[in-house]
Amino acid sequence: MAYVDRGFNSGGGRISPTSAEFARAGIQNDCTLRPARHPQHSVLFYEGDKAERVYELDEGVVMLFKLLPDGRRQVVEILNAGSVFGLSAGEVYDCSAESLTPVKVSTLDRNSLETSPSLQRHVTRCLLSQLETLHDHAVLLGRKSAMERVSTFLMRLVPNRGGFGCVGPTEEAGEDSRSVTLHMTRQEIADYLGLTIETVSRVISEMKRKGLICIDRQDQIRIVNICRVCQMTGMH
Amino acid sequence: MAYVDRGFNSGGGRISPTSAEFARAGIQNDCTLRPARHPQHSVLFYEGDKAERVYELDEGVVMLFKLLPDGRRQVVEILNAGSVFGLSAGEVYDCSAESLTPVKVSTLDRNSLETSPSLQRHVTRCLLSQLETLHDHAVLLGRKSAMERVSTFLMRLVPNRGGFGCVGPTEEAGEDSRSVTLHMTRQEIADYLGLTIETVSRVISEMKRKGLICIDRQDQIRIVNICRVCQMTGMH
DNA sequence: CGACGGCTTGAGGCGCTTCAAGTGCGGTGG
DNA sequence: CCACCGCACTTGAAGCGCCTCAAGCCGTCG
Repeated sequence: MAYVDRGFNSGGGRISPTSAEFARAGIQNDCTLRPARHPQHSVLFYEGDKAERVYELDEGVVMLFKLLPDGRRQVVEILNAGSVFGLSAGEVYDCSAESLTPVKVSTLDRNSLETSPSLQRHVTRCLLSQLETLHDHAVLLGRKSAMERVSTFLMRLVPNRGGFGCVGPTEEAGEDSRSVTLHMTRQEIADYLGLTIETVSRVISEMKRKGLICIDRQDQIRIVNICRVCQMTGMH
Repeated sequence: MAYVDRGFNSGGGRISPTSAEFARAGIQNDCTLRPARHPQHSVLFYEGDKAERVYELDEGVVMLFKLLPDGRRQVVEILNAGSVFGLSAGEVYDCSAESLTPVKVSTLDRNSLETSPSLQRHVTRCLLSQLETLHDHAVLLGRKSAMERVSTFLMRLVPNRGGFGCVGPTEEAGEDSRSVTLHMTRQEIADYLGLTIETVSRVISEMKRKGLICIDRQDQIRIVNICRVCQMTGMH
């Protein structure tokens, strides 16, 4: 489990007009704003680092994780574009952040956060959505079986399905299928779902055997029948 | 698992000068603020209810929980005085709230939240602290053994110990012990820690047998040697 | 081609759950 | 005052699901 060095200081260019919410909030102060790109598997910060900067993810996927001293890892959040992270209640980051894909992030000095009410609102909205996701994830980690965890994980990657606003199988006669990209290794999925890599692999194999999914590529899964997978999440 | 009816409409009195942060924030609008008391085991709202009001806990302890359709329950948060809850990213509450002790809560209309910047800051601070707690809890649920979970739970009830700012055993020669009140049944603890009631009971019995704790009353545990219990949390 | 890394598969073991009694304690009533 | 009841908790025995350890497989790259 060797993690890549933080690939920082890469291209501290000027803000692009279409990029961050940070920009939309009207904060364009030279020293506080630095949109930057980082390759896959860059560590943006480590748990315990001084929490001086706040991040907004403009493009790509980032995971937040925590380590126990004996090496056990728990991935606590998977963040998509639009998420704000790196905000801490204390002086230091409470978890580490690593990019799962190439990413584009904007950062902001922690102190300048409080200057903009519209930015405050945006941050609050992000935090609330993260809170709900973490509540759901607590249910997954505390109460679901391995099969339910993997099914829930896969359903999370299908937009507009599985939640309250589930649109159901599309009207079109025919299959209710969809291909999703994981952006994560089996080990990362295991550490997110509170399982071992072997269990994740076994469950995925079983779903394949049952005809619920097809493995197009290692990190590209075709869900053959979305409704059937959704039924296995424990939420129906 | 029968849950008590929501004992609402009890005493919608006027605000007391020493009570909520909501008040300190300068929001004293008659229709938006209603400090109220509720007995132990009152359900303040249910998952799925329209999220019209935001709560602040002035006194007592509240738990937030979610249920799966087959009855499995996960307690997702335990909240102490000062916490804000009932804020939702969507239209409805994402979990249910029940008092573990008699409580005093202030409520605020959801819409009036955005009017006060100082209140915004207070809410953000609360959300951040809840986020960190949920991160820690994800590690507990995903990666810790039963013994580690119970030890972590007990240490959470000891102020100033176990965290970064742990003061260590007090200088005073003698025992490093402390009595804590759980405010929860074994079933509630189990549903919080992602275990069964039997496992929680067995682990507590084993800790008692090892001389780590004494059971004063059912919900009152004396931690005989705090450092030794802390050592079992998996975080050292 | 061979080496490497990520993934899969198998066999066995352990930790927690399940199911089923048993215990202890506070409250009620004879 | 004590017998009885109910409820929460404890304890035991058996089973199962996931973990551990160990090979084996497969695609990629030098």
